[in-house]
Amino acid sequence: MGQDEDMKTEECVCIAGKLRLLNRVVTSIYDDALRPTGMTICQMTLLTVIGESGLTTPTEVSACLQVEKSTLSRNLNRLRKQGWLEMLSDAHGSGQRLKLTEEGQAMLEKGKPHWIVAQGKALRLLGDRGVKDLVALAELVCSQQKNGL
Amino acid sequence: MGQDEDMKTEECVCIAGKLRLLNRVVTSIYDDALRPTGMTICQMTLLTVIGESGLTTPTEVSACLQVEKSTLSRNLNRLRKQGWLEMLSDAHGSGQRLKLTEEGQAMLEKGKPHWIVAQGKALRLLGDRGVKDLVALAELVCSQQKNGL
DNA sequence: GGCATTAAGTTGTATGTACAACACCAAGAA
DNA sequence: TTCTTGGTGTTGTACATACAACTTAATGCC
Repeated sequence: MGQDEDMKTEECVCIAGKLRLLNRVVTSIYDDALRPTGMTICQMTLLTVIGESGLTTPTEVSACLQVEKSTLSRNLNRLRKQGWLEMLSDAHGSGQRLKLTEEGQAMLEKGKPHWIVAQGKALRLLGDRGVKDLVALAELVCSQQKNGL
Repeated sequence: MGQDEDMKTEECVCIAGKLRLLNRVVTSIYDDALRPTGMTICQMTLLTVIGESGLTTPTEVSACLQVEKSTLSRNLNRLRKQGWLEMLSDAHGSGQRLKLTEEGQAMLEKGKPHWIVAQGKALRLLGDRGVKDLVALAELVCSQQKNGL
């Protein structure tokens, strides 16, 4: 009786639609905050991942961020053109090593306070709980992708 | 002691980074499923919103989906070029009315079974709970945007 | 009426995204 | 050794996205 029919969300609401909406709103918070630095949140994320790893390969970054290799190729080239990134290749093409330049490191430092502002806004918008849910979801997805589900 | 220091998520994890990752993964699930139809999930979402409203304006759609007006302008034009959408303007430019064509309605019908497959995959990936959290978050964001926060 | 302001849409430019097709290389198989 | 195959990166094309600048229409003030 009245036992929690629990409004089957799958019937009504498009998961992708809602996620894409959230993505637009939140991305714009970060891009707005970072605009004075000349960086986008996409670029700062790349710099952060590469910086934390010391030396990485495009393939590793691609797996970590779940970005298509051709997308990544172009995004990395933009960073290189800005002078934020070095691409050390053994031969031409295959087996590249990615490494931040001094300028790249500096950009990360320059961006940090703006990022903190954006992170605070996002946190207030989504709520502590919402953010925790979101991060958990992302971790879940990453681990499942690694196991090839 | 050991009382739930609760790992302040804001210190470590970039909300935008995780959200963008989720967005890439989930969007590709829907786009893959819809590929045989020649529609993207973005386009299907637009058709759905316009279809449900009967007659709408770009401004209303823009507010509903939180899409920038110039983005929307181009997305709508693509739908029009496919013959899925009519744009009835009182004069030229301002005050357009959006209405699905017969073909647009047909595309929605054609897409539905593929959408259901994608929705099922997304549901399995994110879990019942995750989806509920996500939808709640999107509703929250929409309502806050309406109140101009 | 004439002018300023604002709202609505479009266009130029740039970035982010992915699929398909290609080039290139390394490692095995014959 | 030669051929094949799989992995890695780039390029062509197309779509999604947003900011800045512009055009046009509507509204209101004088």
